[in-house]
Amino acid sequence: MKILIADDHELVRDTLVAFLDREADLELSACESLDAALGLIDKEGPFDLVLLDYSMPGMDGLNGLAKARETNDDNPVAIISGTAPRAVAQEALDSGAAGFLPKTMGAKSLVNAVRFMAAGEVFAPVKFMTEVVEEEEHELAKKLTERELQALEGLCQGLSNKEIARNTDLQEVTIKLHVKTLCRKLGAKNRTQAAVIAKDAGLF
Amino acid sequence: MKILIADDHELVRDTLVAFLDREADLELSACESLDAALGLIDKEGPFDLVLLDYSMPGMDGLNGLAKARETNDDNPVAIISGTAPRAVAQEALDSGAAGFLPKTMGAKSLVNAVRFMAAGEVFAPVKFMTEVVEEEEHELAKKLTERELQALEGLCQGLSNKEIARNTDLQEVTIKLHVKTLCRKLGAKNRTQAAVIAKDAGLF
DNA sequence: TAGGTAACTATACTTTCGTATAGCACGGGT
DNA sequence: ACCCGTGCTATACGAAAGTATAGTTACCTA
Repeated sequence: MKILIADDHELVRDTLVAFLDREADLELSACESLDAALGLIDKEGPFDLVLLDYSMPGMDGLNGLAKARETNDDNPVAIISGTAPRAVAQEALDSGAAGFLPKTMGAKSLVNAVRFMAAGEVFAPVKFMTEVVEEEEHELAKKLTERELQALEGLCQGLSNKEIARNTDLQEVTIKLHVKTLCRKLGAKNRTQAAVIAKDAGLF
Repeated sequence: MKILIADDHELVRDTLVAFLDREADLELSACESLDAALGLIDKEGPFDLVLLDYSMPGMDGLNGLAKARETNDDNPVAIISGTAPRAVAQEALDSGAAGFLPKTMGAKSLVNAVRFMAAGEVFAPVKFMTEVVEEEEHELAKKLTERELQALEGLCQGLSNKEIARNTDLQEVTIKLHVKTLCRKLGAKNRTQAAVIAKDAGLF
């Protein structure tokens, strides 16, 4: 069974290959970027499964997924990531990924997941997907009200108060209020710092 | 030789352990957080080398490094990270880390580095440390002038134009100009979006 | 039922941001 | 010598952000 692993972290890539290589029937290839992956797929024929790191040169979000699927004759292509927000997992599956593997999953599960996906099934770790609700609320979010979260999301997109107001069907002044209280709760002195803090916390 | 690996990404941790375990003289332990690491160090005596993931529950930047060093009787403790900015590497070494291992390094080098550090030497990958100058300039930074980068750094700290002006000994209007051109180059429509884009690109 | 909290709106004001236009200094390139 | 790009400063104005105060609803709890 031919597997291709593409990850720009050589350490992760090497150990991953070494680990999976102990399975007798798995034939492994590896590379460090999307372009290299596309080249390998072209040269060494379609793979039974391709694992793409989400944050890797050339990926450009999930655009790389589509390219890889196309090049690989629509054979299974999965996304693997250690930092991607939970929403990305769902988005990846919706975009036709054969699965989403968080780096927080166990290595034993990995072998099963790989066989599962290579067989054409779609794999998603239930634990990771269901933790969304609670985990997303954790971090900083639990300190904010729903409205303040909506405002914060707007801030992270660089929207003006007026634009956020339109999106939420509220008045601009109300958004100003939410932004103000939200900044106080986050310890930010203005909207820009609030957006950066939210980003650092992994929200949005 | 007793080695402890602490990383919250189970997949990375498992494969790393499996890889190093092939070395006959290495006795490996692993856990998923700083607290767990401190507990293991207490319970199973000092380790010859402790590897701490930089972004792991309880780490709090480099504060976790000091705690681990203290608990481990000042035996070697190294930082391992896939995403930490280059400046962190230097800071870690200055804070008494036995080394800094980027996840972009090869797995073969890892074995050597581990033995090196366990022997009391300080390890830092030259390639990674010297790439700083060029790699930091890559990404988006290469499109910006030095002044614009200074302004962008201020934005990411949530500073006002006036504050950035003070820090750089320039006039506020000049900062406004830089912010404006910087936003245009980044495709941002305001300072907040520019800061978020910079954050997403891994700058600062 | 009273009190507290969150949400929303309103008015009014100051500060900051964003934009435009213009001028000056400096260094590289023709 | 000249032009041109870059960086810096200046003035000015409209837009947006941030602050303050006040009042209304609604829901939850004591």
